[in-house]
Amino acid sequence: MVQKQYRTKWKDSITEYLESHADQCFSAADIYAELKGKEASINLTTVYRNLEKLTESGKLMKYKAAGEDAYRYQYVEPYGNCQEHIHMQCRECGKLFHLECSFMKELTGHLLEHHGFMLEGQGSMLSGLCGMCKKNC
Amino acid sequence: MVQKQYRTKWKDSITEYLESHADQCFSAADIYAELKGKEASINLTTVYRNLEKLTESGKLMKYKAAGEDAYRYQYVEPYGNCQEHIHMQCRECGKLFHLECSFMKELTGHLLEHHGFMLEGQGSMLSGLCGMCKKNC
DNA sequence: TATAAAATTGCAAATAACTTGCAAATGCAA
DNA sequence: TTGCATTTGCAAGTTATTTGCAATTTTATA
Ligand SMILES: [Mn+2]
Ligand SMILES: [Mn+2]
Ligand SMILES: [Zn+2]
Ligand SMILES: [Zn+2]
Repeated sequence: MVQKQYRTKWKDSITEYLESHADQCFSAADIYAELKGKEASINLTTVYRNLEKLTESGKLMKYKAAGEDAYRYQYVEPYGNCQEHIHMQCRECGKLFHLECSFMKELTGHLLEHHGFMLEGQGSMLSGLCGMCKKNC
Repeated sequence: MVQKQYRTKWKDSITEYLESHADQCFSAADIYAELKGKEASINLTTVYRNLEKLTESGKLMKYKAAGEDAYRYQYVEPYGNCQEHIHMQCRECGKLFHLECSFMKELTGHLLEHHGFMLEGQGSMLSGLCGMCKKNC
């Protein structure tokens, strides 16, 4: 059973920070660095535990970039159920993009019909360069 | 500069094992378990070092399954440059499939034209259920 | 508002999967 | 056969993350 969540200073701070930077992704260490300067300093364990809870509750998406060894978290609540589409991640800036368009149906259709493969959003990640980084590279 | 490789007992054993199970992927620990029973017992560090070299030389592909915390290695030499296409991994049996068909062009085309995203094979992994596991599930 | 159960926190210690340093052993080109 | 380059084994180091536990905070309810 999913357990109740209490509202706390740190959960609020973390949520607020990620929500106001919803187009970027951060590691636990990033967030720790950001919030440990505050009046009362946060603890790294607390960062991990809150990120885990916020992920479970669907506010964040947790994923690991190819070649990186730390998880990154991004605020994705407005994108609803991120299980129904797949994602693209920019290997340069790390940003996450949601493949929420009609092409999803073509993709799942092709994979199923020609390869017998039933695509799932969970764990599917495309890597490459986003429009911005493509220009500046 | 890429350095010369000597042929050794352990490199041969690891290659042979992975090549003869080319439709499956294994973790370093799997291979260590498999080969440590042999006459002369292998060392885990040696497993890691050889897997790394075999990957660099293009014989193996190294990837991390969604949700797993250890890398897996699969013999992919016959598939040539696995940078030019993307892969599908079965979340049930772990097998890796190569998306080597004309749909790759449609996929890269769509992503570039409609999302400004330049897809790269390196690090792109689709997750789901393969035909076999779909049936048995 | 007082109370108690449940959730959260901080700190230190534990994990897990690798990686590295170094001296000894092995492979190979000449 | 020799000599240099690569590989190996072992112990120790890293890094990101998790866990145990006692103290603190939150929240529901009396
Ligand atoms: Mn999404
Ligand atoms: Mn391939
Ligand atoms: Zn980018
Ligand atoms: Zn399968």
